[in-house]
Amino acid sequence: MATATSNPYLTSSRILSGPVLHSDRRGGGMQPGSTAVSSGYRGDHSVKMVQSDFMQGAMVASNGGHMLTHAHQWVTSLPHAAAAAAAAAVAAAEAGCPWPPSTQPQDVKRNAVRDDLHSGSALHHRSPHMGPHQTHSANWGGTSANHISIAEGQQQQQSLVYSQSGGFTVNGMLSSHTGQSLMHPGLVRRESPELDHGSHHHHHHHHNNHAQHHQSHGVSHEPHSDEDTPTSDDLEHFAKQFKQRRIKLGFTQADVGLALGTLYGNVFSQTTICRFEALQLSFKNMCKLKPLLNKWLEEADSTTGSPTSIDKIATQGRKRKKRTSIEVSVKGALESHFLKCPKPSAQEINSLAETLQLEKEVVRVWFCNRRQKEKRMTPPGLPRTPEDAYSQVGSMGPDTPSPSIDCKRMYSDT
DNA sequence: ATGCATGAGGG
DNA sequence: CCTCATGCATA
Repeated sequence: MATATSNPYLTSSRILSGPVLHSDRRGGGMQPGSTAVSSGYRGDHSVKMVQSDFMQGAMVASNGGHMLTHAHQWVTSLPHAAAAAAAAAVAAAEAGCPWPPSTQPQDVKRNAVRDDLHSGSALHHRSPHMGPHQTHSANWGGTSANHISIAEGQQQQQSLVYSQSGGFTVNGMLSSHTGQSLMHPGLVRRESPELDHGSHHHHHHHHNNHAQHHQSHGVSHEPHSDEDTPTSDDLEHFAKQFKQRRIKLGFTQADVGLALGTLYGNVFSQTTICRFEALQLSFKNMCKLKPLLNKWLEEADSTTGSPTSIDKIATQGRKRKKRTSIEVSVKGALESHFLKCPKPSAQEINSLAETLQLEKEVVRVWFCNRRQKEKRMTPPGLPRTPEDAYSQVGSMGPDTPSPSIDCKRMYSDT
């Protein structure tokens, strides 16, 4: 049916984004110099699988309730940010607990084995197909295999399709593997990898994380660094190395995402690569991507030349809702509520929406995203640099603030 | 680098 | 509706 014209949202706006003024590369990747907050290693994170502790109590929603009469800003919303004046409250509310899958049922099976993520439904065939042997540049996974018992009794495992198509190079061009020293003229390398090559392994140790004490059995200590479920430390290390190499090779995150597409058939956006490097994905997700990125790394550094054919897939004509810009004060309010109740009922969401003058959907999504954030590996707001880690005031301790007391219905409003 | 959004999959 | 994986658009 010709529902083509029935766009859920603004129809006469920009179906295909005409004025693309951001088509240059800069947007795609990270700027070679502004990567300050990049390394998101959790400097101290003495996380101890908090999950039901609570620590809030000082946060007050002291936001002025300026309710502007926003008409629905479905598509017409302008990020008018300025009215907010106060909104101070939830500044450090981001403490978030790292990952031990909180809210998990008491699955105290930790340690027995590398409890995988089988949530019940079988369908995930692990070990995609990394080559019989890959050059793991470092030997990780030796120390502690204490990775959280991510035995989520939850659900789904999303699609795990890797379409292997060996034969491509990083750029996706089918090279005969004979003379790969060809430089693509159109290739745009914004960086010259003229830095020290190769020898820069300064793998410093990494402290453990997750309490999840794992009492070993004594001998089985599989350091498997290429298969099986990696440990969180593995991932952390890998991500770090990955980023370094990537930068040295002069690739942007976007490039990598694209390359993965040509390599495996799965394209990824700059966002995903970025999040991977910053360990801002769920543990499971990290595990899934690691093999892919690892493979890319191999390809990348083996391919001395490095033409990047930019194959850009045209964005389909899916209309997306304009991103709602939530004012700071409002965000603060949401944060506060989140601390009280991470999972508000539909009713509560409604109330909140009204109070905050937001679409109910927006509020709902906000909570969903907030919850997701809570589950990431690297909790947001970590000291980007080790130095700062000790410059913090005594606000942070060996404990992590953990939201989730017990939420119950509150005011019922229709 | 991130905030808000979309969608698949499962209840 | 939720969780999860992902990404467009932004700050």
